[in-house]
Amino acid sequence: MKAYKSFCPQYLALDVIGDKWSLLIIRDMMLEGKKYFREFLASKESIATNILSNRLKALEAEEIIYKKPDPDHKQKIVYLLTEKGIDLFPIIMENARWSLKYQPVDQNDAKEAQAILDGGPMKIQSIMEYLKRIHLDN
Amino acid sequence: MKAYKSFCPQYLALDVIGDKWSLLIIRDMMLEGKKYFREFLASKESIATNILSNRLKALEAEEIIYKKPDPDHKQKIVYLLTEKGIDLFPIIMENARWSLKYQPVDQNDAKEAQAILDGGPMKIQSIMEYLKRIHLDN
DNA sequence: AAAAACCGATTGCAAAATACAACCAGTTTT
DNA sequence: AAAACTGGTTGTATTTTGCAATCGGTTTTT
Repeated sequence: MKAYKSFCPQYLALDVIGDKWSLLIIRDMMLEGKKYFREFLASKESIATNILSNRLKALEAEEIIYKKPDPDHKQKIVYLLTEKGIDLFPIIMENARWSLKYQPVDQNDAKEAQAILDGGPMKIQSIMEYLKRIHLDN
Repeated sequence: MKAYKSFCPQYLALDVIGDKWSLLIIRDMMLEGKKYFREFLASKESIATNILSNRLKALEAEEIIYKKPDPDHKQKIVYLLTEKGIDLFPIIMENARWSLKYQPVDQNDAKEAQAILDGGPMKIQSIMEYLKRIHLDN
């Protein structure tokens, strides 16, 4: 059992995603289709192997992601999102909306994000349903 | 000038709010009307004075908040939100929505958050306009 | 079959962020 | 005049993050 400092919604969310790396890994899973350790390692922000390893373990412990062996490659491990993880997508998009308004976002990234936001809530929902089809094993 | 690792929307948002404390301070400003150092200090999660001091400085440097002397008390300092800060409210509400679904949120906090979420985007917008009237000096 | 490259990591060490407790000078209240 | 309150700072300990090298096992290339 975990010793929470409070049971406020904000605190309980930050307890899981309140760090510099977790949402970037989830971003790569959602928006770039990454699923292997080495793919995450090659992110724009160049995460270190030990930190990536730690974050993946923490996200797995929180049931944001889960892993399974790659059927085609005995050594590879496939990292996939749970429903709890996929439901972080609206947070990611609100982060993006805020950054587009106030931060020096790269123009290509901005166009991609703006395209989703222009689609409104329905666009976000359809992306989440797409992610569920790919990540959840039914 | 700041040395960013990337110019991705997620990274640029996490650069500002990707820590355990910043959003909790902003939550207290938005939802509990706190504006003094000692009020933030008395948060549910009991932040330390030096960390609070650091976070307030960082948030001020990012122009999320600003401060001004209290007109009625020479020693007091009033901390207020900028528009950039008030625009973080949708992120806070998406965090809350996610926590309500997946985390062991306190029942009273849950009711308060749920009431806002049930009001839909218009409710969120009206709270933001209320915050603008209180925090922005026009 | 041997060598090289690739797989998800772990280990050791340095640096930075966070946490705790004590304290401080100036201001206001008692 | 004393006590309590204001927004902090300082020192120290612990935890988290960052960097570089390395590892045993697997797959691919030669």
